[in-house]
Amino acid sequence: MPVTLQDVADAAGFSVPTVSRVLSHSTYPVSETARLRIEETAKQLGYTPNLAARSLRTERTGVVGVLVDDIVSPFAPLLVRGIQDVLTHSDYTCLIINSDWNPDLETSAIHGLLQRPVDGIIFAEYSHLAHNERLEQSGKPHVFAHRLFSRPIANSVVPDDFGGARLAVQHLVGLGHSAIGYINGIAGWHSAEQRKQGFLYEMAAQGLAVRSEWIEQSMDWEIEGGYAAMQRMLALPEPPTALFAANDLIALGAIYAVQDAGLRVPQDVAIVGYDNRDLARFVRPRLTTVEMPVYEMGQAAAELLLQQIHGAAPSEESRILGRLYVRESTGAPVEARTQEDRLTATDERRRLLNRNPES
Amino acid sequence: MPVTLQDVADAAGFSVPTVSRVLSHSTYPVSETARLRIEETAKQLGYTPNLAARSLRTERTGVVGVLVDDIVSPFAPLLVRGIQDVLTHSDYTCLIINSDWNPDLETSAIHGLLQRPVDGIIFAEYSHLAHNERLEQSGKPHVFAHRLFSRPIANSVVPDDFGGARLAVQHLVGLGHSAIGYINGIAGWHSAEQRKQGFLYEMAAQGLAVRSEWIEQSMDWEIEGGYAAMQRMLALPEPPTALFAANDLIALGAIYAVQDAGLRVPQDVAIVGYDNRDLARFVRPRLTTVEMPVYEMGQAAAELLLQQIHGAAPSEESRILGRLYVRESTGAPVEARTQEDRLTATDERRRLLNRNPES
DNA sequence: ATGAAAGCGCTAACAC
DNA sequence: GTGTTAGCGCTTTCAT
Repeated sequence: MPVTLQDVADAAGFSVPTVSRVLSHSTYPVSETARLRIEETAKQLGYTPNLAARSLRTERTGVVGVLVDDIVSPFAPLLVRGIQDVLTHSDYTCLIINSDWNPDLETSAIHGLLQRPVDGIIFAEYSHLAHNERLEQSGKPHVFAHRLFSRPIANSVVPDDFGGARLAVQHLVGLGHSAIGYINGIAGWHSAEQRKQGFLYEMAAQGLAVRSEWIEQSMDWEIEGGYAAMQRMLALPEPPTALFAANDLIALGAIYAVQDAGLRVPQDVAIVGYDNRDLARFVRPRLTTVEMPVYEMGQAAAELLLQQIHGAAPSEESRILGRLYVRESTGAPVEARTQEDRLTATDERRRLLNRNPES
Repeated sequence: MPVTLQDVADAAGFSVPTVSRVLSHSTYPVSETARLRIEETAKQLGYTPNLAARSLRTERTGVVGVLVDDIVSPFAPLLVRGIQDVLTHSDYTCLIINSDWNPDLETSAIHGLLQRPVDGIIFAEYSHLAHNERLEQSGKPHVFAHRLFSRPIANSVVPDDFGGARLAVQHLVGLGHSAIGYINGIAGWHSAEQRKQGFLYEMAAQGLAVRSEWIEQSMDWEIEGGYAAMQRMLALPEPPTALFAANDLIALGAIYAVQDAGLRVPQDVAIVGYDNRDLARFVRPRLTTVEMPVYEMGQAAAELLLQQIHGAAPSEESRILGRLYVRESTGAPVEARTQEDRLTATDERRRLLNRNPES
């Protein structure tokens, strides 16, 4: 049987409200003697508050709903982790729901979250419903992370794909390249367009010509599409000496195409990807890439939500720029892991595991 | 202002309890007229139950706590997804907490979960505390998934590493190999030992000799360790023609060592890994590997927990065997993705995304 | 500074 | 089959 306030009150010789005032960290004035006695006995009895009862009174639950496409998808875990790390600091926990890229599921998930005792909702999905009636009626604080809209939306956090693409070009130019090609992702996708625009913008800013045949279109976001697109580019009389690809898998496909043509990466073609997925550190050559800053986006979204919960006015869309990770595919020495690779918080955490082989 | 049972009762002309009986899907008898009227008005008013209030009465919350090492670690997301898919069917959601491989954090997470309104806890961590006083006192249902203990433990789900290793050997033998080497993971790790035992057992069962110099020890679970170990093996006067590695990264390191020695995988050395991490599908050659069946383990753990919640007796430890995924590193044709690769539920879900470029 | 009283929204026990 | 009554554990008036 769990210990209640009543139990503590009886044992300490005070009334329930007084005990509550002490144990709920209320700002209400309580005598020092009482406070000490009560804290002492609460500890001794092993009191833990019943959060359901507290929620019923306060209409706060300390729980935030997080809607992801699929926790298994490449970006979701790190995004969630960013959210958690911020929320934990404020004593919130989060309920994670998958919408599986399915609008119907998403709608029912929203309704579920609205009735469930959550103080706010974070939409950590790539696409879908920009608008939901019940959600807006409910007045529940909510923010959007990673969701791409055609135009800026309040309380949302998005990646700066335009700026990221510029970083990639700057890096290649810094290495001395001027003949730089680009393989885009699926046409019409917001991130594909943004990255392409960033590429074109920075090429112009660097005073470099962009030949139309150096811009290719991949049929997908996968290795296969990148492979085929790079094959076409290599068949040109004068292929570029460097390539920026719209994501890591396309870049990897391009690398394979270069290798199959009997050429080498980075010596014959230097290649930069986008996203900094895990595989970038495992393939050969290790892939230079622009990070999709999901962790930071999660943090930003959580902070935004906390502000909303505390009654702040809706804020502007915030864009977050990822960093460039320089690795072998653009000529970093084989032995050198980038410093960032070493210092990832997650890597550090995992490393700890090596000291704890078995319980 | 949310709609309460009282509101519905007033509007429908019934008492609160009657309305409750209808709307909480109680088995209590209610007249058909009343039921219809009440359901109608509830819908019209947009009634949604206050779960905090309900929990306070029923001492059930519909929430399960899931403790993971780190949601960002390789196996956690799929394990969590397995848990979610089962729990969702029974109208449970789950609260996910990271322990960061830190026993102190884990302890405080457990305490947090115990006071929080959760109906049960799933420990989805690799290692740590087998035992926690407060947890056992609390009597809260809990099960262990993926946690490796030196001996079988009730209500736990573990991977069948021994059996998985046998699958790897059987596959290589089936391809005609008899000179088969093994590179183990860090000595002393439960999974390393199990996989080694499975390897030795199956080699013996197949009547094959195991030369001691064909068994190597990697210094870590990473590419670097696998690379170094394979280099040593390749320096032997008579290296094996096939290799089983204790995990995918070690296998990948071994592949790189073979390639750097001017040999080819799978023609000169066929290689099988373990875990079936994402990278197995992206590297060249694609990696044949034994799956770590985390999704199924998550499902099993969730089912176990539901049984516990419904008062079932503690059950035996259950071992789950992963499947073998045959890919290029043991000779599958380059163009063939294995059928399983195509049919992964997650892949299917992700594929849907391609039809939903932007909202 | 402390206690008495009230009530959050819901369900379970008991009457009729 | 329905309504009345009570109470889950907590916080918040409002007295004192």
